[in-house]
Amino acid sequence: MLFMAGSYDFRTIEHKWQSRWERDSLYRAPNESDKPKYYALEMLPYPSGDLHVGHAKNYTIGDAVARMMRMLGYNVLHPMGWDAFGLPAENAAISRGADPAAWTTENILNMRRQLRLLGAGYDWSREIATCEPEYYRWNQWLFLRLYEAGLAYKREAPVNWCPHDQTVLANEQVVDGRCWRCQHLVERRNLSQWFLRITAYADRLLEGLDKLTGWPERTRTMQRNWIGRSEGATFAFRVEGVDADVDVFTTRLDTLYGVTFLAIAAEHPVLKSLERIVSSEHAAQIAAFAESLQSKSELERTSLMEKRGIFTGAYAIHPLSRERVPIWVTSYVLAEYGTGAVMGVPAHDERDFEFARKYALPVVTVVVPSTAQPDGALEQAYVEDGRLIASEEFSGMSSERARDAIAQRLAALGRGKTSVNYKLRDWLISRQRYWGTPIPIVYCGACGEVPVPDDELPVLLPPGVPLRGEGSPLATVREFVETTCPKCGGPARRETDTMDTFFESSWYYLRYLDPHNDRLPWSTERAAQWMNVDQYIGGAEHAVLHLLYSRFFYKFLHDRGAVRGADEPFENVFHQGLLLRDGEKMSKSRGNVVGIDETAEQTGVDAMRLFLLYVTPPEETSDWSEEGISGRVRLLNRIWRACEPFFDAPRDGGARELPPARNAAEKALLRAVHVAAKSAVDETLSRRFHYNTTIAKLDELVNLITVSSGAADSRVAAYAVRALPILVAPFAPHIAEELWERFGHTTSVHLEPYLQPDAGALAVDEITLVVQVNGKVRARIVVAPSIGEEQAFALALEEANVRSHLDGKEVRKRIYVPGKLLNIVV
RNA sequence: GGGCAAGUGGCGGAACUGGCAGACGCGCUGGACUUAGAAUCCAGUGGGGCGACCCGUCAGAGUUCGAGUCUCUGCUUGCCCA
Repeated sequence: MLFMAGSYDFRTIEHKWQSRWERDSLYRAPNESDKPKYYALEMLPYPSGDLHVGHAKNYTIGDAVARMMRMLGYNVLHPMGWDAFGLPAENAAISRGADPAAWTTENILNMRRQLRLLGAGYDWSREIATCEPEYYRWNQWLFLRLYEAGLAYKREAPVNWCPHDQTVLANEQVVDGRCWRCQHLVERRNLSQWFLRITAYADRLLEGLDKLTGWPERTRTMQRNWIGRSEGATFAFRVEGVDADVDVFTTRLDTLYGVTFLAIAAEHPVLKSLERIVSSEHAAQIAAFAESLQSKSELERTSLMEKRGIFTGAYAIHPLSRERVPIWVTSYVLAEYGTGAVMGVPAHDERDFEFARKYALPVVTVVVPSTAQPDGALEQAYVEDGRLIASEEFSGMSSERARDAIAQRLAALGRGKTSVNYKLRDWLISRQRYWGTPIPIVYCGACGEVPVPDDELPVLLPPGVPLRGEGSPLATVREFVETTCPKCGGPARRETDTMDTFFESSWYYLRYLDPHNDRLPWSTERAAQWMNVDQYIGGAEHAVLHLLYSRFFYKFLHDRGAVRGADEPFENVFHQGLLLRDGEKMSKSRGNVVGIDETAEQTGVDAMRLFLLYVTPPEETSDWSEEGISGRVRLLNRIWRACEPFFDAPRDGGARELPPARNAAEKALLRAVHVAAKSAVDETLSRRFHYNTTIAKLDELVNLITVSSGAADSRVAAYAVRALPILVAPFAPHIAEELWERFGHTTSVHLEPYLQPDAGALAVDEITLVVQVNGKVRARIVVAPSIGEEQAFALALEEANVRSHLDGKEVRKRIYVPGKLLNIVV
């Protein structure tokens, strides 16, 4: 094969080293080591079939960090696996008749090949795939531990139900209120579902966030908002004419006397009791109203659609004023939030105000600004705190005091108490799908709900199940459903729901530590050795879901003693930015996907890796660019050519020793080597990972080497060239390894210590001081770094241009910033 | 509607702590080499002015000897929530 003049054979080299690293298991992380441990982790991918350069950005960042830390003397664990259960496999089965297991295995094979093609240094001996019985067995095992602890439970809950396909749909599968597959209107239906009681950990999940200083602030904020803790009070309205209470939660107890209606959800249980007292006309209207809301998603009800409601014909009794308050069923109060009922205070709540206007309900102002006098009718709700009026003996109090006083009064009456409410709801893990972990529960006519004993795990997913996209697939498999009760031996049926795939991914990082353990999901010893994850890298789209679920699992495991130390799994989290092409996300439907295979073939993966790290800081969105990558190809070729003269030369035993600089040019070259090394080390240890600046320093270094290439006898030039493989090793691992070998080394460059930045080499003999007059640069003087203030001003005043700008004016002030500038104010 | 982040040459970006704005790369221009192209190397490249100089980091104000960086107001874009 012919190569263009001045370029190196990246195809052969990259292939050669990928094979050799694998043969030598170069990146295997020993459990026992004298070095400090470092756990580097990227979010495990779903095996969708093909990697593109967008995926590569994530893995390149993680790989650069892992390689840097290895060269900085850490025992680095850098594992990889597959989030292999999930919907796409099932869709392939439905649309093309593919077997989900075979389809997934095939994709894993291809993507594992492509990850190797990236040159990423993973410890493949620890690889996991969540769809394998060896893995999901422990999923079931963990479910049973949660079940024992009362944290997994089954209850009725409204879900998205497609009446045509006879199945539950995930929220993401509901498009504009319709089933994404058959376009039938989706209904909300109450079904019995499995939940995990994450709300039991709400406060700890919230408090833990304060300690996570290695997480992006906006991710922590998002989790705080998601948990949505609010302090207030829960109290009861008695329903007139029935022996029933309606509980209400509010953070604004100070507005209690402003209540003009009681708003309840269309699914509120009290409606059943009301049927007995309201007219049949009202009852029919309520039923029709509830039905009209059935297909509406939460988003539509609370935000998109106009607020609607209907008077039930029933009244509640205000707990303090004893006034009659009409009960309305509304679209904007949701059964699943809080108590499913809110007190309607139009004067002091925007939503209630809007609703009251529409239905001509009275607006009673009970809080006024403490600084201003009340004036006429409100144009909009006054939602701030203030001073109470028209509130019996609470009038005149501040909002803050009134909240306490009213809470005490309600408590004394036995009608309420202070309470805390969360936006966070329990995690629905039931899926009526095939390609997931079977929930290990059996239903027995005599014993009821019975957990499958540990020694009967795993409950295997039966093969060859016909998938038509309708109903619950496992429910159609008689051999699966029909079983015997573990307790009494009588006939029983198995649970046919499978688990949400977020269940598997909530603890996978622990299985890497002990992937072949067949007695436990991991041993406490291994967890103690490796946890927690020092650096976790993945997309911001998981800021709440995956990262919150994992924290929940980890706290539970910590409580059980299964993990020790910190009760947070991820010490540091980094979100990489998107990679776009022509400003758009890469996708098959847009036809703008840049594949790994074609990139490896056309430019090489070292160039691709350098480009991905160089084009923007890693957390920013970046754009794929053919021109951009050709710039990195040029850099690699220039590195190669700089090194070529040293191939097969006698090995310089002292290559690591800092040679003395004979002149300014050599001093500059030496400095450039160490500036690049310092940048790489600093960007890693600061966890800023702005390797774009590090690679720019490498550009500068190579520029200097190119300029000085004539000086063949220079020890400094030889030193600089021999440093190149080490400097670029974390970013362009293949060319680094090849150059290292050609320099006569027989061990891997990736096991070498990184170049230690040397203070002497970084120091400068002279600096340029900027001389300003009135803040404008008028001269630059080259001086020794140690120059004193008086001496600096003396030299500055000798500059003709400085003098001309002073020109007889009076010097009012002199500012001296050592090493930077001096400023003369006249 | 609310919250957060960000706006720097033709383009991606650098300037991390208030101290030379535009490092480095892409693109472009000129030159060397070459039959020619590609590749490579060298030089130039924010705007204006012959020039000393002047202007310049979304817009406007402020703090400061000094602001891309800090404060306030507004605009635009992105993300998250509603």
